Amino acid sequence: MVTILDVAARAEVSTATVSRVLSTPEKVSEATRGRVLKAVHQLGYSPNASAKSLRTLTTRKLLVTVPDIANPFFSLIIQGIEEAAHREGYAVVLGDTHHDAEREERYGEMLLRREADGLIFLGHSMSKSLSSLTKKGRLAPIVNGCEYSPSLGVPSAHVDNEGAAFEAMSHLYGLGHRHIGVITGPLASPLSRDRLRGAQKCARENGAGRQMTVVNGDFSIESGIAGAARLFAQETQPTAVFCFNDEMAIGVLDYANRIGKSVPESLSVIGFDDIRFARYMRPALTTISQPMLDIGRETVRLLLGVLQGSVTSP
Amino acid sequence: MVTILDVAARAEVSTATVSRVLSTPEKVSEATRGRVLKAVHQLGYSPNASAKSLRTLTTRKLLVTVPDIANPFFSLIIQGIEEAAHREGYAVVLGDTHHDAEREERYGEMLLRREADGLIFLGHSMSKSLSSLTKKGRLAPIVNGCEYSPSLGVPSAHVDNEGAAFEAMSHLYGLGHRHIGVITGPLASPLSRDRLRGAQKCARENGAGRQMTVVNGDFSIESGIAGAARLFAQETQPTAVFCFNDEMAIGVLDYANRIGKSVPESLSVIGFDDIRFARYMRPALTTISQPMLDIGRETVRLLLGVLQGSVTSP
DNA sequence: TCGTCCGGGGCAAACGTTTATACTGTTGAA
DNA sequence: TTCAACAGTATAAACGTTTGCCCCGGACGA
Repeated sequence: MVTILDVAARAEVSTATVSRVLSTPEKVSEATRGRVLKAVHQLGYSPNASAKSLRTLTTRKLLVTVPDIANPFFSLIIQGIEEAAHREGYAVVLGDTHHDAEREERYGEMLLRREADGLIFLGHSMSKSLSSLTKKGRLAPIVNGCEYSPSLGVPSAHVDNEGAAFEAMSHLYGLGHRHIGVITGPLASPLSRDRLRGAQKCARENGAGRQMTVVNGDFSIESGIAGAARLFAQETQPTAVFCFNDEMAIGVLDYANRIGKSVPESLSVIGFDDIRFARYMRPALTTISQPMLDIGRETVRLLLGVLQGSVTSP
Repeated sequence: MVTILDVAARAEVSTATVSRVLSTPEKVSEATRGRVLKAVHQLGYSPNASAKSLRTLTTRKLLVTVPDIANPFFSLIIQGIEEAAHREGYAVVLGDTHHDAEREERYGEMLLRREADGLIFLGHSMSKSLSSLTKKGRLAPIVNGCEYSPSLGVPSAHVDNEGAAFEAMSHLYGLGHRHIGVITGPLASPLSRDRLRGAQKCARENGAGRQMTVVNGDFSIESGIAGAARLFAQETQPTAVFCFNDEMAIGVLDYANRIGKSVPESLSVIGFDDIRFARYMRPALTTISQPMLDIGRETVRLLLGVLQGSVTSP
């Protein structure tokens, strides 16, 4: 391996000068700079990242954990994160937690070992081992995306879930519906609870609190199908269904199709997220759009803000 | 920051012993081991990754570059990669190249700087700066996924694209079709060329080489729509369309629906990949299934094989 | 009694950078 | 002529690990 020493020897300068040429070129005279650069190219030198990290205590890497990489909602957020991080000269280390506490732990430890400068976690649960970091007075280099749990004490980028759910329901009441079914996500997440609160509030304001039926889902297509089955098994069937994400809505469309219910004639369905495939369903899915790329970019902005001290409160 | 020195001091041993307790515990007596472990927990010590990397010349990270993270095909492969890597104790650094040479370059340099132990690239183009590595006698720690360019000299995990395309076309001819439209991916990629070769071969063997029409796509839904528009603008319209991926097939379904062509009655459509949403389209999409997770896992297996010397030829 | 072997553990040298500090020679002002 | 200021560069000390080598003391066989 060719090191800074080899370059220094060939250019007949000290390693300090080589280092300066590479990081603060303006502090080196033109002539020397030329010689060093020439040596760098001739030898094909590239600085060793670990040595640099060790010296500077910085890695230029951001750790991102997500419950499910293959979910099109998350993958767009990741894309936004990657884009923003790359623009700022950071690389992204990606971890899939599968909602598994042990995996969260393993990835959390990476931060402790300083394998990354900060952590962005998507979803609502965070590695326990990091609580030691967040307890300190200053903000830890950790931010949350999509959800918001005030108790964690970390900044977060997310939409107004309660307001959005309120709007979705308003839309349905506006169409004249009275009996509305709601398929939620796991209620362990604040996100689902916020949306449920918004939906309930809207139902009450429309005087239809009793006619709203809530069933639980887990954001998968299959749970959308199962939810639809339960909703339509009731004595008074809902004429509209609000799903907390698009995949469950796709499941509802699928089930409706199978039992011969036509959408939108005899059933309205509204989803959440606006994933790319939503508009190519037949019928095209009505949905609440979330700016996934922007959420991703914003988490990066927040995290870098924490790192350089310009963001100081959750 | 608490270092190995602090632990050594507290446990009243040398740093060498602490290091051994953490990496080769069996070489340390039970009593000493206990004392060290106790000190580790009391101080909340976790070893600094950069220092370790510097010393061992190893990072336990795998760099993965992909043309489009948000593409459900790639995101499943990434999930397979992450799963396999995590199981082997490696973390994944993810880069989105957007098919952009400069980004490929930037990520390629990470390997040169030793920010990762190896590279998995999905797609067909590889950073130029890495050619210096692949030219050497031994195999570079680089593997390819999904495609295969013999000229690159790197191992690759991919399906038999030519054979699969042949099968897809066979299926259509079996249904009685004679005029078949084909929407390809960018012909710059060997993958597209392989599939095209398979399709052409099948057409010839069925004596329908002249009735097969080929138009170019870029794997996006929009290019599927555009391709369909061109195919159906011809004097003799195809009665079946074979798309080189599912998203373009979804575009064809969309276009057919808009011009009032019913599928599958008056048009057959077949896609490629079997992404999760394919089966929820109406009508459900017929498609060639690819084992995305397995392709991802296999790239990891190959790469680790190269790293430990058990894989020695592309 | 002596020599040999071995388990357990310490010493210290790397690994490849960055950067505070010190040094040198030149320039310009007094 | 003297000296301060400054630009440009070198010296060397970190950064936190791992690991080859050596040393010590006890066990064991001859």
